[in-house]
Amino acid sequence: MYTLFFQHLNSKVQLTEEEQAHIKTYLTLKKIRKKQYLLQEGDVCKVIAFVEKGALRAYSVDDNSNEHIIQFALEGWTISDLYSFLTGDPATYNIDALEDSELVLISKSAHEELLQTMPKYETFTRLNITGAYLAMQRRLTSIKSSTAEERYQDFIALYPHIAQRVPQHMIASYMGLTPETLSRVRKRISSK
Amino acid sequence: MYTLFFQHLNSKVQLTEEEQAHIKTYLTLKKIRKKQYLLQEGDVCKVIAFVEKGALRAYSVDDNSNEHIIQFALEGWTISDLYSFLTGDPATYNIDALEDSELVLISKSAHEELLQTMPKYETFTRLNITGAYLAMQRRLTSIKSSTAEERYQDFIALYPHIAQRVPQHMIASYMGLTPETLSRVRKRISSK
DNA sequence: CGATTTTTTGAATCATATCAACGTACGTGG
DNA sequence: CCACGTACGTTGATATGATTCAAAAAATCG
Repeated sequence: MYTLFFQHLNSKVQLTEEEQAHIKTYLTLKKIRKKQYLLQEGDVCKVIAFVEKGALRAYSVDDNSNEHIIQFALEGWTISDLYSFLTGDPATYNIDALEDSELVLISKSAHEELLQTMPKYETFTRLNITGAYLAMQRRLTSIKSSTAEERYQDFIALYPHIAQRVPQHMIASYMGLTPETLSRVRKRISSK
Repeated sequence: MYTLFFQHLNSKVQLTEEEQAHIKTYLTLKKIRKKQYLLQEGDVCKVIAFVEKGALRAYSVDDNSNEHIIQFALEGWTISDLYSFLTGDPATYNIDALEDSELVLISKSAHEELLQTMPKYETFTRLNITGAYLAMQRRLTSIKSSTAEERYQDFIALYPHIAQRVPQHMIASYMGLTPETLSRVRKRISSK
């Protein structure tokens, strides 16, 4: 029902009722069950998905078939393989649902048309990607300058809701650790 | 003299002579000598700098006073502490010149005014930040799914010009390795 | 040229990965 | 609703790759 989506949109660029109704014509809703794929590696990513409800993850699989979680997306977050979406190249990421979820989808043609016809949508897009950039920069910095223990504590502090809803081995994958190591890190922390 | 800057700008959004002249009134030129700071941690980042000539780096210093290089910027690249620039909070990065350099500077007020009055400038900004986001995502993925050896080879392949102009220990810092480790990695590679 | 910075090499140490086993929780079909 | 099977988390022993500290060699700068 788009409510979270428009809440998010309005918090960044003030929209009239008409503008919202207009944008709505470009959007589609999708429900997706736990464990279902929204995107599989090799396919072209056709949509940007905004999470109204539920939880998803994006991950890549390396040559040794280890999964590496790139991103989690809970309510209010956006998820996509942006490179594939923008270029039309095959996706290098998989995206699947960690819980039954409801998504607001923006197709490529919708995205492009909104960008070209609605300045506020471009502003919204710019602010979104800027936020994503800054978040990723923080993540990169923390990977390089902190120990696993500090990083885990930072993660818990920054994303307590994720830690509660997502299995521990996925958090390990997100942080670039093995499940065994994260288990030991947690043990060390709790014994303090 | 802005030539590279406008080349870059024009390659993303087509501008008329008048539009270019208009934008030019918002820009300033700055020459900066090797080893000079453009920004020091703790100060507020007042500008976005586009590199016309030369080379700079952004880095943070952790609790053990180890430097971590966040980004290099050669000709045609943009460098800033974007978080500090956008929020006005004190910078967490230092930026200094690795060579004598020439920069095109965009102040915060110029940036904001251009964003609000010139849709093409907003488009340019959006495309820039999107590119930066995708580049950083690639970097993050490679950190997590490749060995030091592969990562170094990828770096050399992707940025041969940087490898030629920047001391090896800084590349180590950028890649999150100690200088000793990078030296050994190179030795292993060359003995193949 | 001398002084400083950068790179290389060696040896010891440390953090994390790997492999393997076990206990626990969970949800799914009977 | 119980029982079984699968997924998840923990623990231990060992291996591996990177760091650290120290020192020497090589390159660069003034």
